[in-house]
Amino acid sequence: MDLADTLADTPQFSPLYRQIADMLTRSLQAGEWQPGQPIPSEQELAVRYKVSQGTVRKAIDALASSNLLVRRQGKGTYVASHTEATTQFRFLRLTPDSPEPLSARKLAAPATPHEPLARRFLDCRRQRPPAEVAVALGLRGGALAVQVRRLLYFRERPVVLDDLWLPAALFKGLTWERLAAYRGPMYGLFEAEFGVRMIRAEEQIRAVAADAAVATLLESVSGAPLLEVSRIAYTFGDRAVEFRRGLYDTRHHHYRNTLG
Amino acid sequence: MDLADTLADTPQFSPLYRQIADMLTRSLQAGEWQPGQPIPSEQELAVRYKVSQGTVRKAIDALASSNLLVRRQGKGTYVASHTEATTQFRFLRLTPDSPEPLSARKLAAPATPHEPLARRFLDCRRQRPPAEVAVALGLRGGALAVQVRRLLYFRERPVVLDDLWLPAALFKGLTWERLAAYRGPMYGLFEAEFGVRMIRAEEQIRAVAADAAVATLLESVSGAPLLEVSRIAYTFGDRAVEFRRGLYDTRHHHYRNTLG
DNA sequence: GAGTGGTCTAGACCACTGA
DNA sequence: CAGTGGTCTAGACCACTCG
Repeated sequence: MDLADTLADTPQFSPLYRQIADMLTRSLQAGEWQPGQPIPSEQELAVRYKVSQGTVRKAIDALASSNLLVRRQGKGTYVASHTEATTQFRFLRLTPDSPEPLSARKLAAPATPHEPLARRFLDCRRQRPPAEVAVALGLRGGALAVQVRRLLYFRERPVVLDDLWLPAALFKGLTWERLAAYRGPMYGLFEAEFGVRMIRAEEQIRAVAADAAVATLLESVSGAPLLEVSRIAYTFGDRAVEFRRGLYDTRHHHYRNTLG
Repeated sequence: MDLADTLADTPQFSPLYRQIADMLTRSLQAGEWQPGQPIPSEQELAVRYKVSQGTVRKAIDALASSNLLVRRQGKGTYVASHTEATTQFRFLRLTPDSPEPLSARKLAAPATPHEPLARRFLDCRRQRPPAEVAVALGLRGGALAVQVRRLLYFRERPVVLDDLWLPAALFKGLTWERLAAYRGPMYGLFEAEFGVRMIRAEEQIRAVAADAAVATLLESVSGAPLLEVSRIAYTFGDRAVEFRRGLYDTRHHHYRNTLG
């Protein structure tokens, strides 16, 4: 084994379609095509990049399966957007319990698992983040963060208490008023007004006991078991841009997950 | 709109590669190729089904992405198996907390998230299942189920208490002794000795308080918050073959999930 | 009917594995 | 080296959408 081998244990072979996919990703990141808008047709892109349509196709397949693009047969390929109904609950896995037992609802309409949730914003302020948050977001020195706290309601009852932190540098002008005024999911606001697109997220889930303050906000009792969901959300280039800690009241809701 | 339209709101167009994928699935279900063994090469299958290699390829792609097959470049395509190290933790999402904060472990070795877990089986008995379980498993009349209870240990401490139910008709001869004697994951045993392959599962997660009996088993205290993970696991044809309720002690572990 | 994505083919060549 | 999966091409045709 020589030096070259040692340096190159990451294989540097990259197929054409991967390179095309990377170029498309850069165009998306640069905003060449906007969320909700169509990108050029496969044929056009094949000409632009001087490859066959099949290769462009495979590149688009890759981006579509990471939810960056959405294909619509007969119409075109569109830039994915958090403001669309279909993408609504991609990042919120809490679902109301069905009156029926665990299975048996196979034939029920799985289309809209929720009715729209009401929200109430408690705080929105800039401050120095705790060390854990600074590390998670890669904030150095005294870089500020925006802290947002909010409640989510289902049928007039509080179910989720979220406490989230964003790099202040990326969210200049984010205020309580703008949060409260926006209709639709928060990630839609981030995408539309700050150009920050959440691509994927990692969650860690545990059970904790409600303290007095939390119990009051969730209309529960001190010591009640809650789901604690810690999330780091990433944008292009695996850059962490949100740290979030959610407390879920699971007396009438559950977190759903599919193991493939 | 005529009658044909009314009956056929499910589009009945099925591309060739889908039909091939379905035939391959039936062969897998019938045991024509065994877990861990290679299936015929793409070229052979193309000849057998009288289609091009590209079409076989697309069919295999579909099955590989649902974890039924595993591709190995230069070697062949293999039937996925629960007895292999790579598939080990596909269905167990509980991970020990890392000493570092939530992120920052990006560069750490993500290969083996766990050391092997010790197990202790508490029960294995046949009996009439509770209504909820019977519904979930589609058991009719007085059909029996096998109930298994077990503890999972990490570093000598109990962390998971599982209570699971299986259709007795599919697991004839499953005994405490066989469970205790088997090395490796339980789904490996089910696959190897009963021909039951778990393909996918749905989980519902909530936070609950430990009762006295559970607290004793998990070496915790009554009222301590625990993660309750309810699972229904499915085999070929979306047939439910396992109902499981797990209680996880998350004082030093967490359930991890990726949102894509 | 024109334009889009979706399928299928046939053939060439590349990257990887193991004897 | 032969055999496998992985990539790429060029071209034909199909299914879907919309004006």
